[in-house]
Amino acid sequence: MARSPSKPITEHLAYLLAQANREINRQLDARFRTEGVPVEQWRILKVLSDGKGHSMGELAEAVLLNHPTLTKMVDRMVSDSLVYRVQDSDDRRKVLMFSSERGKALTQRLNSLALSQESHIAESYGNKATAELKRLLESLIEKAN
Amino acid sequence: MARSPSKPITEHLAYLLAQANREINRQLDARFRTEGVPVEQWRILKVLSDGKGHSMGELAEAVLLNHPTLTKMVDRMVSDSLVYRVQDSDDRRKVLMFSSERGKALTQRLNSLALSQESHIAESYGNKATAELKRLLESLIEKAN
DNA sequence: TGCGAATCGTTGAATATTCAATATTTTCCA
DNA sequence: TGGAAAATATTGAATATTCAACGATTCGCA
Repeated sequence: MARSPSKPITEHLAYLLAQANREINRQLDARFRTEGVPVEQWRILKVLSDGKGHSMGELAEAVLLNHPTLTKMVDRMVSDSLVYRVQDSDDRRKVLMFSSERGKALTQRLNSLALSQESHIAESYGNKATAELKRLLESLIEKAN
Repeated sequence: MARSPSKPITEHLAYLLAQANREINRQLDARFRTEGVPVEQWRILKVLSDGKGHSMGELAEAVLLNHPTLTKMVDRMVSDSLVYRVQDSDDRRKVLMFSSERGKALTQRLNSLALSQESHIAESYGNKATAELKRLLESLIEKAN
C-alpha cells in the first residue's frame, strides 16, 4: 500500500509567503545596494522619519527585528551617524531613537528607490492585483494576531 | 515648506510580505518545536520525500537557502541520520541527497503539523481568502522571475 | 584531443543573529 | 513605605549565515 502523496511544498501558504518575501526583498536590496544599506535599516529610518522619538521596544516590533539584533544594528547606525539615542526622561529604562539629518536625507533617497520598486511591481503585476494582495496580507496579519 | 509625508511602511508590499511571512513562520516553528526541527529542514525533507535524489543546487533553489547555508544544514541532518549523500555517477561534481527512513517518518509527522496549521489558518481566515491569497502570491512570484 | 571556461559543492573567515543572563528603572501592592 | 516583580535595553557566548576562495569535474570548441 503506497503512502498517499502529500501536498507539494509549493502549495503551502507558508512556503509561498517565504518565496515571495525572499524575491521581493532581494529586489529591494539590489536597489538599495547603491546606498549600501540593508532593508532593515530603511525600515528603521522610515519609522523614525516622523521625528517623534521611538523606544527600542517599539522599534523592534515595528521593524520586525528581535531586541538584541536591533540593538546591534542601531549601534552600527549610530556609528554611521544615521540615528542617535536619547534617554527617555519620563521612563529612564527607555531609550528614544531619533533620526539625524544625515539619516533623514538617506531616508528620502531610499524612499524613492522603494517607490520605484513598487511602481515597477505594480506595472508588471497589475494595480488591481497588487492592491488586492496587499488587502489580503493585511487581513491575514490582523487575523494572525 | 514641509516635506510631503511619505507612504507609511505598513503600506509597502515588501513590508506586508515580511510581516506575514514572519508571523506564519513563527506559528509553524512553534508547532514544529515538539520535533525540534526548523522550518527549513521540513522543506528539505519534503522535497526529498519523492524518493528521487536531488542535487544540492536543486535543493538550495527549492528550499530557498543559499548553497553554503544548505551545505551546513545538510551536515547537521546527516549527523541526525535524517538524510544522506550519494555522489552522482553521471556527473561526479554533483551530490544527490536522499531521505533516510528516519527522515521519512519525521517528514510525515511534520506534514501533519503543517497541515493542521494550514487548516487552522483557513478556518479563521476563510477558505476563499486563503485560496485567493495563494493564487496572487503564485502569480507575483511568477512575474518576479 | 586538449585546454580554458563554466559548473558544482564545500570550506574557512568574517559577519550577523539568537539565547540566556544581567543591570537599571519602574510598577505594584502588602 | 519597602521590597518583590515586571519592564526595558544591553551584553557576551553560542550558533548560524554569508562572502570569497578553493578543488574537483565537466563542457565547449578550436
